[in-house]
Amino acid sequence: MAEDRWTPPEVMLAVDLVILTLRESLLHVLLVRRGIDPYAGAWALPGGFLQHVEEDITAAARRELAEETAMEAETLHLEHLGVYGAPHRDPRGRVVSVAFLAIAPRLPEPTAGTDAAGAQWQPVDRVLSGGLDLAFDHLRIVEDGVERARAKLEYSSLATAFCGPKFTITELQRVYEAVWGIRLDPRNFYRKVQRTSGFIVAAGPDRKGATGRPARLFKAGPQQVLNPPMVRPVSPSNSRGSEQ
Amino acid sequence: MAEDRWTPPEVMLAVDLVILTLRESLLHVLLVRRGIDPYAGAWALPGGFLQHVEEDITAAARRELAEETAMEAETLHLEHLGVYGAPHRDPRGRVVSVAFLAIAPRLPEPTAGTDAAGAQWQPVDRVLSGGLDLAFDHLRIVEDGVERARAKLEYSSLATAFCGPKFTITELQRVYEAVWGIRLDPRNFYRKVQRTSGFIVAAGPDRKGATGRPARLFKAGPQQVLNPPMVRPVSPSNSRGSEQ
DNA sequence: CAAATAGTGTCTATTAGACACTATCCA
DNA sequence: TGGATAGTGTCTAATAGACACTATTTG
Repeated sequence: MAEDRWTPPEVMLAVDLVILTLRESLLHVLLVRRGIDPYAGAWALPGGFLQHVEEDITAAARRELAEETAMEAETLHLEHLGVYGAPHRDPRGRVVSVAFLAIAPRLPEPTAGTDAAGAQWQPVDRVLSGGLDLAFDHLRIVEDGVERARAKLEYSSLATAFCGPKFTITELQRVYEAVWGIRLDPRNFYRKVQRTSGFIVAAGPDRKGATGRPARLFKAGPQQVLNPPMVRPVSPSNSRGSEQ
Repeated sequence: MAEDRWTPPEVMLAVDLVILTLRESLLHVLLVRRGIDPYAGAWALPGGFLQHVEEDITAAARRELAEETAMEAETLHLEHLGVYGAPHRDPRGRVVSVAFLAIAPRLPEPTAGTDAAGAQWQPVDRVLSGGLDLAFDHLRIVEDGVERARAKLEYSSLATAFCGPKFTITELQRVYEAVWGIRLDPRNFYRKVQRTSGFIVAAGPDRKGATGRPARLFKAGPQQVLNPPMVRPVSPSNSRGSEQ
């Protein structure tokens, strides 16, 4: 295949992160304001180039995640999302970006004095409706990340990643409602979640709220694939498939 | 973020294809025998480096697919599978491979005299059980591709991509049985598939077999996302999640 | 006719979804 | 006590899965 003296072209490799969390029962994504060209002043996903030629790609993503969220990245959910490498997506040259989806429980505000200075949580709705201008193809990456999260709530235990280590069933319901953008019946949700074996398991004593009956606490169970799945109420139209 | 004189490291970019098809009711994957080092003599996925620095990644995958299958790649299903870029996966340097999953209807034997000379369909079972030795991390890539196909049969119309443009319901059932490795009740399958709106639509007159009642022909319908999904009979144990 | 494959009917246990109710806290 | 949130019971329509049957071809 390779001719004798031909050598393959080289590209710059970057990682970008779609970090999602819930704030005030709304889905938010972490964005940073770009200080330098290209796209100076626009919003962008946290991310950056590989630091050196031996750095592992997932390690680079974990490094960025830790810098941006100031949390131990080991405890956060992080998964590969896709590759974005159209030839002219970055005017500096051929840059191929490996995108990751990260899910975080509610975090403190982005802390100044770190790489995350200038980072802000933005409501996903506002981003998806075009209310912000995003650098490069980052709008598309956010769209893909959100769609991935929506899909994975159905058949995986991803929702628990939005919660702290212990959570109530109502809190878990809020995750589904925020990510799917719908309301669910709390009574049916309660039983459905408990009957899906391995999804959540009891964890310690009840948590008292300001008012009302104290709620039982749970933690994520051993199953990462839910069977039966949580079903998202049908929307009649068909979505764009995942083909290219 | 970037220091003034620092420039990011560069990597070589490759594409690799997991091309699946059905032969004799068994799932097969297309492999080529490597003629040159590294891993000379081992089996590998079809693929190769980007040809030039401006080549689009998906275009490179389509180019490889056309070379290997000798079919118009536009008619085949092709989707992004994942990125495999561990620092020392390739002894020639830092090679990051973007893997694609392709699904093909039954094809003629790989034709000599093209790039596909030396390419052979191998039963997936044999590959997954370690019966062949695969170069690089290609075994892992095949595993991921097969698992993706298994999962997507449930909630997408991917199964139709294994069939020709027209097919019978029994042929479609064979796809599910081969990919999932189980038997299905033809009577329930028949109704299930027809009641999943937009999955398949009638296409032309019946096809006569050597014996038995002629079967109605169908083609793929407009829905790419199935609702309700085809449910894969539960296996009690949990699979490895998709986390990293 | 028999053999083979295609397609339909029907019963039952399970489930999703609607909704009324009871339980346990605070003030 | 009332207000608020947590958790349970129960009915019904729809569905998955088991399996008996009818339909249409070739030889």
